[in-house]
Amino acid sequence: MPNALYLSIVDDIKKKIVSGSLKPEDMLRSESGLMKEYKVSRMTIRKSLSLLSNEGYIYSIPGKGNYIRKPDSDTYQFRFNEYDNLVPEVEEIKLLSVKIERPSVNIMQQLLLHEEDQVVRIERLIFGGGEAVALEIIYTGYIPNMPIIEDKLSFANFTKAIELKHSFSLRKELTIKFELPDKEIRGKLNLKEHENICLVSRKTIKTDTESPLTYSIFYIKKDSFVLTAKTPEHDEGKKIF
Amino acid sequence: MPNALYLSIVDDIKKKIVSGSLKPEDMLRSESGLMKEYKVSRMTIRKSLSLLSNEGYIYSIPGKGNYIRKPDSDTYQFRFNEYDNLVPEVEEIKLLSVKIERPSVNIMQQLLLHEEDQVVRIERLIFGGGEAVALEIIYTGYIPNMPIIEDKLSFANFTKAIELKHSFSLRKELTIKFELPDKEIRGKLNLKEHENICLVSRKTIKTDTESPLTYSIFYIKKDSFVLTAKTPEHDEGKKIF
DNA sequence: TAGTGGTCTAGACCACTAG
DNA sequence: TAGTGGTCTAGACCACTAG
Repeated sequence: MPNALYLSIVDDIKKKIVSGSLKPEDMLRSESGLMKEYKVSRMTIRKSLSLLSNEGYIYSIPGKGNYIRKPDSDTYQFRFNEYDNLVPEVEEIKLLSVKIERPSVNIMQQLLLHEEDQVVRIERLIFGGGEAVALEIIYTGYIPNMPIIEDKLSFANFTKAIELKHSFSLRKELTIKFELPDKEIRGKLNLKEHENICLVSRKTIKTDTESPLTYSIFYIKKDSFVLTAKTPEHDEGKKIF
Repeated sequence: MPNALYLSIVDDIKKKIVSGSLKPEDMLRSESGLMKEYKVSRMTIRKSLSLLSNEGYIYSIPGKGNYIRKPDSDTYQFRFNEYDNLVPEVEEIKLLSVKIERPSVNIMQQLLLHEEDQVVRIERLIFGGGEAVALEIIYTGYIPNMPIIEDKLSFANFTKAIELKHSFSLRKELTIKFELPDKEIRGKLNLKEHENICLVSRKTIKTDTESPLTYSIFYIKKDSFVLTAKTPEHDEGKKIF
């Protein structure tokens, strides 16, 4: 089907892997062997092998050969942000407060701050289906004499604005738990006495210095939270970003 | 630092992207331009660009040029299986029952079965920290006169055994929700009356035929469930599998 | 020592884009 | 029509592996 030589070679080798005639840890024929088999130049073979390697099918050991890789089938992917994951759909985000305050012990640890540091604390209520479904609290280090906060708040998505500046040197970490919220949270989301809540915390970290930029906590009503994840298709390996 | 020419070119272009002197949607110099700039052959430039493309930094439009890609910073990765995600650590898995039965409506839909079909239903209790922390129910289509069930059950991980045969043509989907369990589940996990539970359902699907192979439901005590996910490092793009 | 994969060159022809 | 990226060749030298 594909008209590029290297693609038809990739297809042929994939078929052998999927059908099981090549198994994990098996060695492929050598590159010169494959050159003879497919009657193409070395660079064409190497282009095919490079693609198979990128898609996770093979790996190579210099001086020895190319080997079939055992797929890691327990790694899942999903998307998460303020807007796309809640049920029902987000209709409105209401800014409750913006404060500059001393960080709590937890926030100090998360953002690697000292006692004398200050943080910006932004609280927003997220509405969907006519009621409040989530409370979002964003913390970020406060740098005195740099009053950019007001500008940033005009963005619909606050953290996105901060991220834009560092988009290529940023990592985000997410944890998802279920907890019993405290009284204050319960009041803001109209929860019943013993109603559990889904707690998603997110940290953005500058990868070059490993320093945390923002720390956000989402308190999401349990019925509004569904997460769907899937293992990436092999062909999608490179399309993650 | 790297002694390969193409790697030093990759590093140089990455620096320009991370520092911001090349922004998303900007066009790179043409390949012939880069050949002159770095004084290397076209294949070396193309090797560099291929790496940058695999790591998600650039994309190309044939006939036009190579462009900086805007990173998708909302895609997270995590690992999930029976053993690695529970808190405290899994100590024992106890087989409760193996039955062959008519599928419920839900299971029929999930496994794309008909009313006259039968399913194998395996129930296991997962222990950690001295108590039952999760209940796992696995469903898979029953093929009469193919009594491989007993063999499979000798594996510690039942679904892994089924997956092995299809490892290169398999996709898995996971959904995570919080729910109030029914009386039966509550009894098996010693839950209180109104105690919510984390419900993780997993489906394995053959990608070539898009047919479901297994459907599993994990009822996990809420305190035993923590999920940690992170955005992949750009350099890890190809190491997912 | 023979064979392996890794890097790199200098060339060629192609389809496509855009003025 | 000139320029772009995509494919492919035939060669070269290298470090490494394993008998």
